Amino acid sequence: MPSNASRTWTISELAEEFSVTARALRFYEDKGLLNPARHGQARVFSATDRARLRLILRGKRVGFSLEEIREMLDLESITKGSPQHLGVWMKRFRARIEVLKQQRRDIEGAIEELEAGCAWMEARQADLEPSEELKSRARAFEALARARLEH
Amino acid sequence: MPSNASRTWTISELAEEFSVTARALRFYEDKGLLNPARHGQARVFSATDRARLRLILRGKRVGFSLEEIREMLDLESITKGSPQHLGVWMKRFRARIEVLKQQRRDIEGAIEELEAGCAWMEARQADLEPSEELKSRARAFEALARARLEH
DNA sequence: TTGTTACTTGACGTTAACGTAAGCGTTATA
DNA sequence: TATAACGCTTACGTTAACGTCAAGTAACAA
Repeated sequence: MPSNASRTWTISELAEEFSVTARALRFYEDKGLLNPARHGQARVFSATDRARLRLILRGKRVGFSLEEIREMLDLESITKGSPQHLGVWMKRFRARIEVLKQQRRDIEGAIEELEAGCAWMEARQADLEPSEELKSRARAFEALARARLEH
Repeated sequence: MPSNASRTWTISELAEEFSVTARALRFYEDKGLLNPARHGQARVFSATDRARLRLILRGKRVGFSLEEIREMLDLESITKGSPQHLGVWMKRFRARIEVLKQQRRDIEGAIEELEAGCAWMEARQADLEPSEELKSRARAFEALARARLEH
């Protein structure tokens, strides 16, 4: 059973698996986020590279820039740094945590609003005998819609 | 008591309140996200404009593009559309909800990792008699750190 | 040998979301 | 009356994260 542990991937295999382009992967290497081995000229990606890619894409999804991701991927430089250096990183981590928490609140709000919107549209589409629950959700949405232009 | 309901704001007042530049507000107007009244040449922002700005910034925080925000702000066009049009919007809403939920998962993962990282750094900094709880969180982080380069 | 396919390295192009600077008008204050 | 302070438009500049060629190489098939 090939457990992927010692497998290798070509650039287009990885690109396809993660739905990114080969260009993007080369770009990440250029920026120091990846450095796959080489076989001749061709890049050869290990399971480690693949894991890093996964982290890169996750980082992107939550809004980190590639530069930030690059810094964070390099745990060595954090663990080896002086205590002062450590303090700097702690501040940055904490600040980022706050940003992320705010972002989570925003996202939850957005999800609620979008779901209410869906309910409202469903009710509109059905139009005939909309269930009580749908109607109440629709009313909630209308209230929301009004509220968003006041306060 | 001036309840803000019939107040107006100048561009720099709003800019300061929301920590954006006047340039950004003009830009949003250019793109059709805001359209403040005018007094002569000068823009005059109403409470409604202010509420829209709040929504714009929230939309930005959760990753919507200005173009997407513009479309969503325009509820009229949704409510007035044909049922087919409505269906299109429902699909877009639902898709967006899925993206947001994935984003929330990512964010929660990132928060956990960053908090574990902070705990680990604290333990490192203290270095003297680190409490059992800190030590266990630190161990958790080290496990995480190893795990991230495997699987 | 000649394709065909996958990969490479430049190098320039593109888009979003503003920044920045120039030049000008209006209003408040010294 | 002049000199800020604030606002306006117009227009070019900037950054991140790639996209899009162009031109070349290495491996393998017919």
